[in-house]
Amino acid sequence: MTDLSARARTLREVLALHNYRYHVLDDPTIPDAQYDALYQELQQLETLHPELLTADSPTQRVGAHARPGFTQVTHRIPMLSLNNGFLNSEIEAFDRRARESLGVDCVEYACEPKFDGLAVSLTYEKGLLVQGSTRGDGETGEEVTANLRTLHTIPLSLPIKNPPERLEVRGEVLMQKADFEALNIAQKARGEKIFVNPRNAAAGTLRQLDPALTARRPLSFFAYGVGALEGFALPATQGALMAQLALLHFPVAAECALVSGVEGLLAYFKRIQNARAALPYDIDGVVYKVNDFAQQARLGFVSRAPRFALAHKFPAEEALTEIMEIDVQVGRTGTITPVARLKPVFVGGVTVTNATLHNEDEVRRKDVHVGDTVWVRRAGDVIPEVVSVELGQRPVHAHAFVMPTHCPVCGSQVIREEGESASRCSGGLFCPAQRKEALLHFAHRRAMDIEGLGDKRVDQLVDGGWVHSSADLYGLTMEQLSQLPLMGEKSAENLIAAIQRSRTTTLARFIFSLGIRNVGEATARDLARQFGDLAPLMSASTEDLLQVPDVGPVVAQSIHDFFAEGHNREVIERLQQQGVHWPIHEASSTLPLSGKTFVLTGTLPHLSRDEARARIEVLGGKVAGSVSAKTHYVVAGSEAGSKLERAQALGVTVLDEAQLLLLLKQEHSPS
DNA sequence: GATCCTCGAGTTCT
DNA sequence: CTCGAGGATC
Repeated sequence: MTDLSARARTLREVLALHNYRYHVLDDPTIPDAQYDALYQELQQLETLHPELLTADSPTQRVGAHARPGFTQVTHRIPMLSLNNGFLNSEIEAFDRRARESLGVDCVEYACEPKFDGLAVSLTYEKGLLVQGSTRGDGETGEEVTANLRTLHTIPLSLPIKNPPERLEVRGEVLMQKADFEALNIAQKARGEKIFVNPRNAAAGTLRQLDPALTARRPLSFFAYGVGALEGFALPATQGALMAQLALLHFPVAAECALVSGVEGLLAYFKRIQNARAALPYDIDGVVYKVNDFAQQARLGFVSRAPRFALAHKFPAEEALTEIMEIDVQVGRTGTITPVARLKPVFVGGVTVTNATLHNEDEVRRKDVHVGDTVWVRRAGDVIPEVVSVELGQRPVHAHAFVMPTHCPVCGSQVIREEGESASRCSGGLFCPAQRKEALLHFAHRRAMDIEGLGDKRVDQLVDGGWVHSSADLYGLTMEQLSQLPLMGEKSAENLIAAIQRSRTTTLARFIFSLGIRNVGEATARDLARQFGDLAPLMSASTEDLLQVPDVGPVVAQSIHDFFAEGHNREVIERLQQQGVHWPIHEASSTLPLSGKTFVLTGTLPHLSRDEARARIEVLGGKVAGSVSAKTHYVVAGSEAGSKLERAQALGVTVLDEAQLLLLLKQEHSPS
């Protein structure tokens, strides 16, 4: 190693250390001028000898160029969401479940503030920061490495000799209150956009395409966990992990603490609640995690949320405003929803003007009148909701809401079924509102994914009489589109191209796009997998449909009714004529167990229900809930009940676990 | 029959 | 995000 490269390396290490002392510890040990001198020395060295430049050099925080957009990244381990609790009783229930599941008298918890920012993930390979991404939907997020590199509190490399092969650090990016105020003053002085709250400012900054801009905005980072690991020895507890992250120079919140039992949790909550206003950043609650990782593993997950952690949230901020009007909206299924039009009010960080009142009963229950003064908040800090009415302030001219007897859009009768909370327009697809919503659903990103077909466009197409059903979309021409107002040549081209692209789709998307009542994305996928193609699904009896997992009598009836409707069959036929198609999923018809239906009953000695189900489904079999003549196998464990009796009565083959495993093995590797 | 869990549907604002 | 309701499980 030459003297120069040794010097460059020393400079990098010294600068990284002082950067850490300054930005993370807030305890610099050298004057700024001296830091600047060292920085310039390194910069000069790198300019003269570009071969000395490394990715983790402090001079490389801001990348050179703005890029056209962000790419998607799939998290190696999903970034989960947490269950929420507001009431002490909910916290007590959380602690009780943890104690009972673990069989202990008292659980130790790691507590931390719940930052009101954006969750991000930082991947270090061989000690170098190689990727930073947003949480996104938890499965996939956006790659924002260049922007995250500009945060001085994020290490570009790990300050250790033998770094792990891979370490993924997770934490929150946020803007501190003081930084937010200063930024807005500067923005105003420059005549630029004012941010409404620190969270939005942080989100907007992180999504800047030009990292140089991100670098000029003051973002902070706090670590609170890890994701994918290779060659990293995970400590035994959350508390120890936080200590280790701090050793690796990651900022961790000073408010982190270990407590015992529910009393400890509630005391911690109170302490942080009292300190909230004085904290340098916004928080919306605190987070409790079972401290011991082995205990965490035993508690496991419920769907996408861990059972070993809970977010204890502060009550949402509430504000007073007035109800100007109560309108109704017509949804895709004809649901008539009353909506409160509010006098604009700033609450929970945004200005709220609308709030749903859900249904007639809800309006009665809350006793909301037009003209009332009401308390409003953002439920879960997102969706506005009317909390209560200040009855004392009800003006004399206030009047109650009356559910219309006829649809405000098509004039059809409004019907409320016995036992249902929703009122519905009976117009079906005759109702333009329902037709529009149906088209929007059809074009939805998760359905046929026709980009550029938003509500404004659909309004034009339906109101102009160009499009009546989804099939009409495929007959649209450039000439027709160019007659529409506000439709340039380019956007017409784009729309036609998007419609063209959607002709090739998947069966699951197609089924979802039809908008069958009670059939959402998940059920559409199940149906596609079970039936393999559309024709068998269309001709399926309710009996056949009931064989599909998670399809019960109500869903089966909805599907059957939908395909019995002549108009629906006609639209489907026209769609196929127009070239809408999907690959027939060969896999499903050629898998060894496809078409075979299993029913599990009782407790198996080794496999859990979920494992058994997963193993059967991998080979194309389906697992149904109840035994019928169409069931091929019943797998019975100990304490099998009525299902076993029914299987014997119907003469269905009964397997025990060993026989099932044998069957799976044979089918898996047929000789 | 009670309880847990998942899915569907409607919804707000930027 | 939240509610309600459908389905599965005990």
